[in-house]
Amino acid sequence: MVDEQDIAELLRERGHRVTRPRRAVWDVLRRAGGHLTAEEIAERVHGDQPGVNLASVYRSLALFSELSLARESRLGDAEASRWELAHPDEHFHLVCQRCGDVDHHVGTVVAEVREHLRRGHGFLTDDIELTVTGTCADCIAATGA
Amino acid sequence: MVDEQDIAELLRERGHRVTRPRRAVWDVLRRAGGHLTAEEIAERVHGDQPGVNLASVYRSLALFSELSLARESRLGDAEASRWELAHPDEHFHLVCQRCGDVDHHVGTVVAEVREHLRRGHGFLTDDIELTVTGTCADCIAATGA
DNA sequence: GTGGCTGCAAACATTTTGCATAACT
DNA sequence: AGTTATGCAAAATGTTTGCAGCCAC
Repeated sequence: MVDEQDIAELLRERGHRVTRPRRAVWDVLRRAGGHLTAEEIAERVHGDQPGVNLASVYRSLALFSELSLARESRLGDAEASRWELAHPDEHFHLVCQRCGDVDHHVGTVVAEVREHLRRGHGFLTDDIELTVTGTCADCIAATGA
Repeated sequence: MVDEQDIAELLRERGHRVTRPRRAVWDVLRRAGGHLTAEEIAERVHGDQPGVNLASVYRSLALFSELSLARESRLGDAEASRWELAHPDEHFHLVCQRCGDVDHHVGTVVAEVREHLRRGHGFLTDDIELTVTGTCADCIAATGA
């Protein structure tokens, strides 16, 4: 994970300005650890910085995404996109339909798919989006089945 | 794949009426083999049935989805959802960024993930959405890299 | 000082909904 | 005949954009 104070540097390095909205959005993403909609991010940003507009949140997220600092995903049947900081290791999302919990699952699966496609099919993978919907162990235990 | 004349039966069996929009949407999905947006479906439906409204296309798709006859997916970065008939075997989508082609990849990967999650984590998978973006073999050959 | 970035409001694209009418069963 | 589904138009939702002014450099 990219460290806190790096954001200013990361932006400047690539010729982008370090602004209030960008810093605030970055902060929220770091604190939350992921899976927020743009609207949720805006809400939290407003705790510190009430003046920041939703459009700027979207623009910050788009920039972070372009710089590979954040990642957008469409979890399950959800209406809005959700955002998280770019994770160095490949992972996928486990969405529990019962409790709504979204888990990060880190493992070899994603890497295996990538390898399989390259070797077996000559397909050069750029990005893998894997979202699994179902019922988590806790909820199965709770409802007894 | 579900057979053509079945749609009337499938609907009636479950207490739904067999209507012009539903038949037309079903027909388009069958003929296309998948990956159409609601708008594209509406366009093609209009070839045969100009009177069918876009809202009815959406309502038909929602019904088919509920009956597990069709599946919605958000491919890659795309704006609109795309639809295809429910496929009996588990597959995932390979989207080429270069030529835009969307390939169905049938294999054991999806089943393996399901098994892995059940055994290793007690997670009962309901649905797996796997979308891989990258460059296909043809495009690599064409551009020489 | 200058150009990139912001806030605001308005536009956009996709999908959903209320309601009177049409049409399946 | 009864009631489900439709067409139409309008609303809702999520996201993007044009533009005048502001602020990081």
